[in-house]
Amino acid sequence: MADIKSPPHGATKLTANPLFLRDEELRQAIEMLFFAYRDFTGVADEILADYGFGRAHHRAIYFIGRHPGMTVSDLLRILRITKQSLNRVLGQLIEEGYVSQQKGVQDRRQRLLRLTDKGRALEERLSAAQRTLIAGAYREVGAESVEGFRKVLLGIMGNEEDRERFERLLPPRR
Amino acid sequence: MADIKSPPHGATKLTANPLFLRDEELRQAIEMLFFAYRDFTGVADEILADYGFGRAHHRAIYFIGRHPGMTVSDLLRILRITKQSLNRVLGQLIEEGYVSQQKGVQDRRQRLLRLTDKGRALEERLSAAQRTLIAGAYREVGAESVEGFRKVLLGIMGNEEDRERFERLLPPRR
DNA sequence: CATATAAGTCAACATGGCTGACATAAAATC
DNA sequence: GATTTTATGTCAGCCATGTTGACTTATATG
Repeated sequence: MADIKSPPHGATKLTANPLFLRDEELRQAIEMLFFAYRDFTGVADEILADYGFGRAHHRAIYFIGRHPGMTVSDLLRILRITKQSLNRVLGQLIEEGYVSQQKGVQDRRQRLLRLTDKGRALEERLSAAQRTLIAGAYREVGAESVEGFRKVLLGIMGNEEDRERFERLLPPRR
Repeated sequence: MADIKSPPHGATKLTANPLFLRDEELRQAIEMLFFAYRDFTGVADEILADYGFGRAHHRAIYFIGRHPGMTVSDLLRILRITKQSLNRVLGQLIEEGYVSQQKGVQDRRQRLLRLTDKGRALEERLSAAQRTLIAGAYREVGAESVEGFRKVLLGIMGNEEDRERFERLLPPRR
């Protein structure tokens, strides 16, 4: 037991095994992502509960708000869920007046999605809660740290297409 | 259409509204968290599917591996789910030999939870996939960025108790 | 005209949250 | 020693949100 847990004696303090440290650092990152994401979604979940909505509704509202006039296929591609799953929540959002549909002009098979005023109000409430949370975190750290945070998140994103959405705001850096 | 999408002409480049930029920065953070977390869990989900397990199993395995000998109550407190929800997955993990239970010594009502060898093997597989993903992201950026990433995630975590788990590895910085 | 595509629908099923009610064993308290 | 509290587990049922598969309708495109 003891011989497994403790690294070889003597050199421990000064030459702490870099492989162990690296591993521990990575494990901490995993755990921090879990807790941070839980709290991040938590602030929105509380609001959604007032409306009888869930996270699925939030995601739809978020992306429609972000890309007004997007098609149903666009939304499916971003969310990576099935049409049937999406239609359950999208149907509710449309019926309850949070999202409007409009036939496409070039392609009239498409239904272009937009938030109504009511939808925008909800989106703003949800987004404000999450932005406040993140703004608080950003405020406590320097601009460097914020940039580091962004870079690491970009690195975690596997999909090149997703990544491209974010390369715009900040300078290319190459 | 066009007048909605484009910001007012002329002054955009040089005097870009700092409030708008801040807002856009925060909105991007929200979106990046969504995509990064989706991919982060995605690499584990693929493995879990091989075992017929879901994310709930993963979380239990993860925290039991991280805190061997923890009690059921401890786990409930970390996961913030109900006993009934936990027992559904924990029961499977125990029955299929991934987790062992052992009566507490001081308090024999407690069931101390540990991964079996089989459980540790699965934990290692899952963790390795996620660590690889994060290691890749860490490798592309500097140590500064990693530190910034950690700081921002800590700032997002509301709960002081959760936060304390992470203040150990890195220097206090005050 | 034939085929492909965008969207929607119905039905059935799985996972993993939840509530509420209750049981058992062991610890803690009066 | 009797009572109460705590740690754990269990049964039953509900809800949200994901899945697959089959099929329809309208429209675009070759």
